[in-house]
Amino acid sequence: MSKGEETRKQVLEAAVEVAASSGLASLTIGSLAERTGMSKSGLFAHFKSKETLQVQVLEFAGEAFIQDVVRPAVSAPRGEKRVLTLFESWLATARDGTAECLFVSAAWEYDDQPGAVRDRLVRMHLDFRDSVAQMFRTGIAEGFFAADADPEQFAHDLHGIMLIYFQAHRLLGDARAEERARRAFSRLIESNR
Amino acid sequence: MSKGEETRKQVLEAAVEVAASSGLASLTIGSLAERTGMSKSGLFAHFKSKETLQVQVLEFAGEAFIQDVVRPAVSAPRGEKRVLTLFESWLATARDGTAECLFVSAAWEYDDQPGAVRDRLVRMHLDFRDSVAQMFRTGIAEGFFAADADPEQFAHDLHGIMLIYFQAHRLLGDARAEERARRAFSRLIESNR
DNA sequence: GCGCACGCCGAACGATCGTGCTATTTTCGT
DNA sequence: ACGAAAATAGCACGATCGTTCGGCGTGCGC
Repeated sequence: MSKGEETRKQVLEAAVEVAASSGLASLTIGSLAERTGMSKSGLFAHFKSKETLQVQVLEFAGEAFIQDVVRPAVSAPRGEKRVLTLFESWLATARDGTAECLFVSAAWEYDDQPGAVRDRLVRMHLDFRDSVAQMFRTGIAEGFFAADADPEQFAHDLHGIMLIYFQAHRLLGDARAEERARRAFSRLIESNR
Repeated sequence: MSKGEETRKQVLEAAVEVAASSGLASLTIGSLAERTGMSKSGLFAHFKSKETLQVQVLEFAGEAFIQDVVRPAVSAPRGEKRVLTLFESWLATARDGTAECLFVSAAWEYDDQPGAVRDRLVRMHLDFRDSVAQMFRTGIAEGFFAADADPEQFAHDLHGIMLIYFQAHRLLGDARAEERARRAFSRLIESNR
């Protein structure tokens, strides 16, 4: 890996942390430069614009999210076990990770602001939703879930469970958030069996 | 109503709109002044600081949210009808309104940023959650829902349904979002009956 | 090991940020 | 109607924003 590529990744790593707690829009070149010990212009040279930086941060976090959430699931046995693994790894990532935090906050920061960042964000959400639906669909084919269950609806509902868990956990500091998430998930699985 | 109070409300009205689409943190005195036809300093004088402005925006939107969502519910018959009315008015507000949009985005903007804004936001969320739980609890007492159903869990789950509806509707532009929300709600009610 | 591209820096730019001051105008109780 | 009080404007401040440019040093292909 060339020198430039290496520092670029270091910058993105720091940027994901900052963006996860302060929001993607409030990423500033200056604070990011200070945090990484670089000069503003030196850092800026790696990304031609702030928007490019934001998109790259999104992609960087996206890869981490796939590693942490999707990969454990797809390497689990097809069917119910896979969906359960998805839920558990997603929950763990939402509890401790930074990537999920970034996506969730960015989703509402950019839901009304057209541009490259929003476009990228929408595509990632749609891709992930399709992945979840596909895992569930496989579960139907294997006979774990009801034949007339709706995979898109399942992906939708599961995402809702994660969103409210995330809010209860991060904003409200609700100690019972995880318990509630598990209960909601159990009922979702049950009603699709 | 005194002159000052009147312009203050006009400013807050504009501020809610801006904050709903750009986020509460990116509210700027300058753009707000231009939007309302005032001078920066003239506008600023109404709020001693930007943080005060943000808190007041939050409270202003909170009153609107209560008017649009909670009030229709509490004026509906106790029990299942009330919970259903809550869902419908909440859904309508989430679809078209600005207040809900503000709360949702603010929830993630400030989930990691201590201060008066976050404190106020947390309190509003807790208050609302309690209101929802109480409506459900009344429904239990009236025999509409299962005696062993969990009101807090219901409020939690319902909020999750709204969050994912909001994301599907605003970010993804999913035309079937509302249909999915209704289906999820029906199943939530069913499993608590 | 030479040469050049690339990484990085310092300085500067116009703009805008939040927030003070000081006037000036407008409102409002008496 | 007058005077106090409130509302608003004008101006300026230091800071920080994203971005550009010219130069310096160093890593990397030949």
